Amino acid sequence: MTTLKDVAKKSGVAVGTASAVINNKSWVSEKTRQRVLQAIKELNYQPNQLARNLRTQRTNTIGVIVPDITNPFFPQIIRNIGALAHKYGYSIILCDSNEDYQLGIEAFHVLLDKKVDGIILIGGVVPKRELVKYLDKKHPLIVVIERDYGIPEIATVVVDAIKGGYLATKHLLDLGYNKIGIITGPLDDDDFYRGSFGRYEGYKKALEEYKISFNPEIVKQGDFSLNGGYKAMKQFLENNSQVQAIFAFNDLMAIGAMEAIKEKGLRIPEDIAVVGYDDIPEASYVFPTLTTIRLPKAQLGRMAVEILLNHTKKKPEFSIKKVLPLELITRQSCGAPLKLKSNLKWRY
Amino acid sequence: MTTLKDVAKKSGVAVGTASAVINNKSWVSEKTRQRVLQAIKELNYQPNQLARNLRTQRTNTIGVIVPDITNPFFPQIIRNIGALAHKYGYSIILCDSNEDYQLGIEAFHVLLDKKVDGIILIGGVVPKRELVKYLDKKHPLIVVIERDYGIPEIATVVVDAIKGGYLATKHLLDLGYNKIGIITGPLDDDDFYRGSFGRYEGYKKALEEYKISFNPEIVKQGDFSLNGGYKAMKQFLENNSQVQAIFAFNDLMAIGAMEAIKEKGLRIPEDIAVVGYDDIPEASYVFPTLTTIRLPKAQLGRMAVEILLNHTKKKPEFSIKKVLPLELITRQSCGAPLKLKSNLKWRY
DNA sequence: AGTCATAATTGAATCGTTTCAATTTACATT
DNA sequence: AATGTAAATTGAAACGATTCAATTATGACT
Repeated sequence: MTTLKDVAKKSGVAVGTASAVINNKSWVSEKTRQRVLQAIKELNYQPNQLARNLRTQRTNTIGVIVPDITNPFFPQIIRNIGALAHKYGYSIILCDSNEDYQLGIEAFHVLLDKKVDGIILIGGVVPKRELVKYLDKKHPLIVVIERDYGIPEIATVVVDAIKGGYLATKHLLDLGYNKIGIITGPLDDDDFYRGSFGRYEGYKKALEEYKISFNPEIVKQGDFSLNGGYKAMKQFLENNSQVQAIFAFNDLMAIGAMEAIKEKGLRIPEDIAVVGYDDIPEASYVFPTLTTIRLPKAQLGRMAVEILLNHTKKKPEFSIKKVLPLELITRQSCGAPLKLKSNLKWRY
Repeated sequence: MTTLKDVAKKSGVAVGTASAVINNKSWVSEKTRQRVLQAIKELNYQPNQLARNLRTQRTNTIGVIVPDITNPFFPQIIRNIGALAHKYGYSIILCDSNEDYQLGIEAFHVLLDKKVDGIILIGGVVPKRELVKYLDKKHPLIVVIERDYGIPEIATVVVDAIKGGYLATKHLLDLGYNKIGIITGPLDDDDFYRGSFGRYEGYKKALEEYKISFNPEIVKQGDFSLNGGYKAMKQFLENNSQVQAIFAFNDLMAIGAMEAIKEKGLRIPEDIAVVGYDDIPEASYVFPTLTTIRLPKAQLGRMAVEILLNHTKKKPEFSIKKVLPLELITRQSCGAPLKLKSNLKWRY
C-alpha cells in the first residue's frame, strides 16, 4: 500500500503539502503541485478513504431505509437517489426494513454507527418515538420521503396526500360509484395508519363533499403488499359488503385486490372498479390497466438528495418541507358502474 | 463524544484493557470486565466505527452492483443479500449500473475505494477486461451472481442457464411450435450476449434435438428492459417474420413483447405463445399469466453472501462455483398453437 | 541593502481505535 | 521463602490521512 508519506518522500515535500495538493488547496505553487502529481501517478497512489473518514469524521455515504424493496414503487425512488448521490460523490448504504419496525430501528442504528453523512427514510420505516430520541444528540441530517412526522428538525419531502386521496375518491364518485371501499396501510399504535393518513383524509373529504356518510365497515386494513390487498379484498367479497368500487392505498394492494376480484369471477370495472395509488410501472400492464394516482417518484428521490447534500456541512436552522404535485392517471380499471352501462353478462 | 480513553480512565484501566473488554477477549478478568462494562454504560459509550475501520482495515460492509434495480428480478435478490448480511453484522452499499458498463465500472472503483470487505456483482455489470485488471492486486473477494466470467479467482453463483434455455424452448417445441423467435440480452463487444449466452445455447440445443435448423433471422437483440422487449417484438411483427412463439431471455422483455402482441390485436397463446425467464412476481399477474423459467432468487442471494463471509478473513485457495437448480413454470401464455386447437376467432 | 507583507512549506498533533511486546500480578509448587 | 508458570494488564506504536501553528522563501518597495 502506498501512502501519502511515500508520495511526499518521492516528490521531496512534506506530507502536509502533498495532502494540500490532493485536496487542491489554492496556495500550493504550481511547481510543487506538478511534482506531487507526478509522484502520485508514478506510485499509482490512491488515498485511503478510511483514514480520511476518521480524520474528517465524514464518510461520503448516505443511508437509505426503505420499507419494502420488492414493491416496485421504491426501486424507482432508490434509483434516483443513487444516481444523484453518485454524481455528487456519495454512495448509499441501503437497508430494507421489510415493513417491520424492529428492522427499521435496527437499520437506523446501524446507519448512525456507520457515521453516514445523512439518512433518507422512505415511508414510515422508523416509528416517531424512536426518531425523537435522537434529535437532541448530535445526529446526521435526516430527510423523510412520503411521510410527515411533523418534527421540525427533520426535513420532509411529500406529495399532497390528502389531495391524492381526494382525487382518487372523487373520480369514482363522479363515475357514479357511491359505495367505495378502501384498503389502507397498516394500522399502528403510535403512528396512525403509518403515513397513509393523508389518503384517508382525502377519501373522507371527497365523501363529505358528495354528502355520503363515512362507513367504517368498508375500511379494511392492508399492509401495502400484493397479498395484503388480495386478502383485504377477499374479506370484502366474503362479507357480502356490496362495495361497488375499491380505492387501495397503493398499487400493489390494488393489483392484489384485482386478483381477488377476478378470481371470484367478477368483472373490473363493470362489477367492481379499482383505483390505486403510486403509479408503478405494473399499473400500465396489468389487466385491466389500473387507474391510479401518479407520484413524482424521480423528483421525490432527487429532492431528498438535494436537501441532504445542501446541508451536509451545517444543519439548516429552519425546518424544511417540500410538497410535490401528483396527478390522476385514468386507465381501464374504472368506468361507469354496470347499471349505467350495458347489462351484458360476460365472465372471464 | 466519549471515547475509549474516557472509558478507560473512568474504570481505572488501560485503554488496551478496555478495548479487550469490548472485543471480549477471553483473558480479561471478570472483575475488570464488569468495571469496564459499567463505565461504558454510564458514559453511554459507542465505539467509533471509523477509527475501528482504519485500524483493522475492515469495514463490515459489502458492495453490491445490480444492472437494473427497477427490474423486479433484482430486488428479490437484493433483499436476501441484505437480510443475511445484516444478520452477520454487515451492511450493503448498493450501486445500480442502469445496464451501463461505464457506470458499472465507476461503481466498482468506488467500492474498491471504500474498502468494502467484499463485492457482489449481479449479472454482467462490469466487463471482464476491467475485472481482470484487479486480480493481481490485493482486491476484496468478489462473488458474481448469474454470470460466469470463467475467472478462477472470482467466485460464481449461477443457475444452469443452458438447461433453462433448453427447458423453455423444449416446452414450446413439445406444444407444436416450430418457429420460435428469441429476444436476447444486449450483444456486446467483449462480453458476448452479456451472460445470456447460456440461454442461447440451450435454445440451440433444443432445436437441434428436434431437428429444426437454427434461423438467425428470428433472433432479436433486447436489453433486458420492458421497452426493449416491446421494441424487439414490434420488429418481429412488422417484418412479417411468422414466428409462432417467442422465448424472451427475461420476464420483463417477455411482458414487453406481450404488450406489442396484444397491441397488434393478436392473441396469446393462440396466435403467438410467449415464454419468459426469471419468474418475477409480475409473471403471475400479467394477462395472460406468463409461462417462465423460475430462478431460485432467494438462494442466489443468500449463497453469494455465505461464500463471501466465509472467506472474508482469508481468500479461498481454490475456485468456487455453485450451480443452483431452476424449473419450468407453466402458465397461460403458452398452449398448443391455433391449428391444433379450436379455430374460433376472437380479439381482445 | 533593508524592511515588510504575503505566499509556500513544514511537520507535529490529531482522529479513536486495535495490537502486541513488555511488564506486573496471582498463585501453585517445592 | 523462593521459584516458576500462567494469567492479567499496560501503554506505546500503529492505521493513513488532515489540520494548523510555526517557519521559511519570495518579491515588492523604499
